[in-house]
Amino acid sequence: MPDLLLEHLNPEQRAAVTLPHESALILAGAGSGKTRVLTTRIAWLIQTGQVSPHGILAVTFTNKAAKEMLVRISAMLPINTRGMWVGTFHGLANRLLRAHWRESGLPQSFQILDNQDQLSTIKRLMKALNVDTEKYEPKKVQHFINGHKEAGRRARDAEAHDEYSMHMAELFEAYDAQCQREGVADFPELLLRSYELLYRNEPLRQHYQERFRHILIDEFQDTNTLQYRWLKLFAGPRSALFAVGDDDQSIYAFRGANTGNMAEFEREFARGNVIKLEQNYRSHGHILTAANALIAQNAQRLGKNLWTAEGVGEPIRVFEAYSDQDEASFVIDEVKALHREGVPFSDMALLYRSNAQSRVLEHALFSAGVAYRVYGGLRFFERQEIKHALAYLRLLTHPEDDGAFLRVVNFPARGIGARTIEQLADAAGRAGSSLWQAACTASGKVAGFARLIESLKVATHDLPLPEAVDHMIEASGLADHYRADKDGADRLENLNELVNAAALFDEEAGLEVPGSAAAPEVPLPALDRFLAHAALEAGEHQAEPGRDALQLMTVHAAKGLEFHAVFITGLEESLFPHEQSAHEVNGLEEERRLMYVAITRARRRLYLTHAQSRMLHGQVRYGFPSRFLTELPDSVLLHLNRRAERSASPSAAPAPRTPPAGSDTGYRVGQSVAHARFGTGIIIDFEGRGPDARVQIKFRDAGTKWLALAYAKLSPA
DNA sequence: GCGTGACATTTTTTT
DNA sequence: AATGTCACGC
Repeated sequence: MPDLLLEHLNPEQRAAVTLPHESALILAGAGSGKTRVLTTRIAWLIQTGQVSPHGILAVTFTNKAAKEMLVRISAMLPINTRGMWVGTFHGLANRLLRAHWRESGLPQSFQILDNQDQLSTIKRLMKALNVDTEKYEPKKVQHFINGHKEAGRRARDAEAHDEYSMHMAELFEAYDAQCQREGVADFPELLLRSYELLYRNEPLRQHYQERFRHILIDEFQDTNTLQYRWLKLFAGPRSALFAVGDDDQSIYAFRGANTGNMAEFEREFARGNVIKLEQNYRSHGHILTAANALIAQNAQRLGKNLWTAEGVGEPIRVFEAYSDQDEASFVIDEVKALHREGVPFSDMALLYRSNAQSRVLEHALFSAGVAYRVYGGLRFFERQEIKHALAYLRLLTHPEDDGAFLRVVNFPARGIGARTIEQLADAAGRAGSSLWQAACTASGKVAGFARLIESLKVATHDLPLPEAVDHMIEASGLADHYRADKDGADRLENLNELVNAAALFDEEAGLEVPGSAAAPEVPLPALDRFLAHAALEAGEHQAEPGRDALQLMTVHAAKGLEFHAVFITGLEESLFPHEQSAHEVNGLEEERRLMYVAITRARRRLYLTHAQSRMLHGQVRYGFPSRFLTELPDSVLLHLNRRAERSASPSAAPAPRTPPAGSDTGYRVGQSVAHARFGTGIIIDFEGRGPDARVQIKFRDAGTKWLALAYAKLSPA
C-alpha cells in the first residue's frame, strides 16, 4: 500500500517522494524531513515496483547516516536491503575497488591510510629523498596532494609554474609511486582510483550505469569536485539522480566541498526540477527566526526561508560569563535544572566550535557528577596502541607495507634502533625490495622480529578473527609492554576492546549487514576486511551508549542531530567565528553557516553563551562577544542576568564565581570599557596601583594599548 | 640503542 | 595544555 508510506507527508515532501523517473534537486532546509524524504523515496520506488533494491545506489557522507538510512528503509519495507548499495562515498569506493582490484591496479588486500598514516608516509618519503622539511612542510605536502586529488587531478595534472609547486608536484608523484609499491591508498585515492576505474573501463562503467537506475545523494552540498564527477560517472542515460541538500548547511568547504555543485547539478540534471522543503518540524518559532535572520546575512545563497506551524516558544537565552570556567558552571546549573524538569540528559547537547574547548567543560561536568558523553576527539581506531595492533595484523597479510613495518619493528622495544633501520632501508633500497624482504635475509635482532611475525602468521592462520587478534596482542609483546607501564591500564583496556570490536565485526559480517566496508561478493579474508573497516569507520565505540548522558560535540559533529535543549558555547570573536576563517575566502560565510547549523539543532530551548576570558593555548585570552550574537534579532533574545541576581538566587549554591582581580580600582580584567577616542575595548591587564595604575586595553578597532587609569577617561561600556 | 627531559611547536572543522 | 622533536647521558 503505497498510500501508507505517503500518509504523513506534507504536499512538498510527497511531491519529492513520488517524482517520476527524472533527476531532481531537493532543497531541504534544516529539520524539514530531509532524511525522511530520501528514505521514503527509496521505499516508494521499490514498493511501486519501479526499481528493485538491486538498482538503488544511495550515498551519504557519514557511516551514521548510512546506517540510519538502512534502518529506516527496513522499518518501512519488509525486504532484504542487501542488494542495495547504501554507504558513504569512501565506503562505496572501497567496495568497488575491492571488487575490481585487478582492473584498478591495486593488490586485493590494499590497505587504507587514514590522515595520520598518510602524513607519516609523506614524512618517511621526504626523509628518504632528503627533502628539506622546513621548506616543504609535510602537512603542506599532504594538503597539496589531497587538494589535487579531490579536484580529480594526478601529479602530472598539477599546475606548476614556480620552483616550489614543481617540487611539490614531484613529491606528489613520488608519494603516489610509493603508495603503489606498498599497496596502500589514502582517502582521496579511494575516490580518485574508483573514478578512474570507471572512466577508463567502458564495459564496467556501462554495467554499473545500467544497474543503478536510481542514484540518491544525501547532503549534496558537501560534495567536492571529485565526488560530483564520481556520481556523474555512475549515472547512465537511464539513471535518475535524486540529490538532497541544503546550501545553508554546507560546512565542509575546508575539505574541498563545493557548494557550486548544487547550481551545477541543477543545470546539468535537475533542469528546473527543484523542490524546496521549507516547513520545519523541529524547532519553535523564535529559534527559527534567529536562524533565518542569521543566515540571511550571507550573500551566497540559493535562497530559502524556514517556517513552522508551531508557536514562537521560548526566547533564546544569552549568557555572558566571566571566564570559561564560569561558563561551564552556568551550563551545568541549567542542565541540572532542565533535568529536574524531566528533560533527559541525552536530549541536551553542549556544542563548541573546536574540540579543545571540551576540556574545561568535561572537567566541570565530571566534578559536578553529571554523566556526559563526548563525541569526536581522538577516535578509537586512531589511538596509538590500536594503531600498533593494527600494524601487526597488517604485517600478517601484507608484510610489504613499510609503514606498518616501521611502526612496530621496534615496538615494544626490541633493540632495533635508528641505525639498524637505516641499514635495513639501504639494503631494501639497493635491492628494490620492501623492508620486510630485507629483514628476512638479515641476522640478529631483525631476524628475531621476522621470526616473530612468521610465527604469528602460523599461529593465527586458522583462528577466528577475534582470537587471532587476541593472540597477536599477547604474542607480539604489546600486552606485556602496557602491563609493565604504570599508565598503561587504559591502553590495555582499549586493546581488549579491539578484540571485542573484532568479534562484533565478525558477527555482523556473518549477518551480512549491507553498507559495511566490504562487498559480500568479495571473498577477502576476514582480517583484511576488518582492517579496511577500521580505517573507514574510525569508531564511535566509546562510552556506554545506553546511559542517559549529556551530549558533548563540535558543531560539525552535531549536523543531522537534534535535541530538546542546545547550548552553543564559546561565542566569541576569533573562536566562533574562528580566527582562521578570516584568512580564507568566504571563510566568514562558512562560519555563519556553521552557526546556522548549531542553532537549528535545538527543538525547544537554545542557550548562547560567551565568556570574557578563556584559557587558550596555555594562556588567558580576552575576546569580544561573537558578531553572530549581534546578528540575531533582539526580539527573540533573553539576556540572562549576570552575577548579582544569579548569586542571590538560592539555587546558585557554593559554586565559587570569584570576579577577576583588580576590582578594587573600580575596574577589573575582562571588563568592557569605552574610551573617548579609541572606542570600546576590553581590559586585559593591570599594572601598578593608586594614581600610577595603568591598564592594558584591547580595543575593538584601535588595537591594544596601555593607558594610565588616571588620565584615560574610561567609562564602563 | 634507549630513556629522559628540555625545548619547541602547535591550536578548526573530518570522511 | 599537550604533544612532538631533539640532544644528551647512560
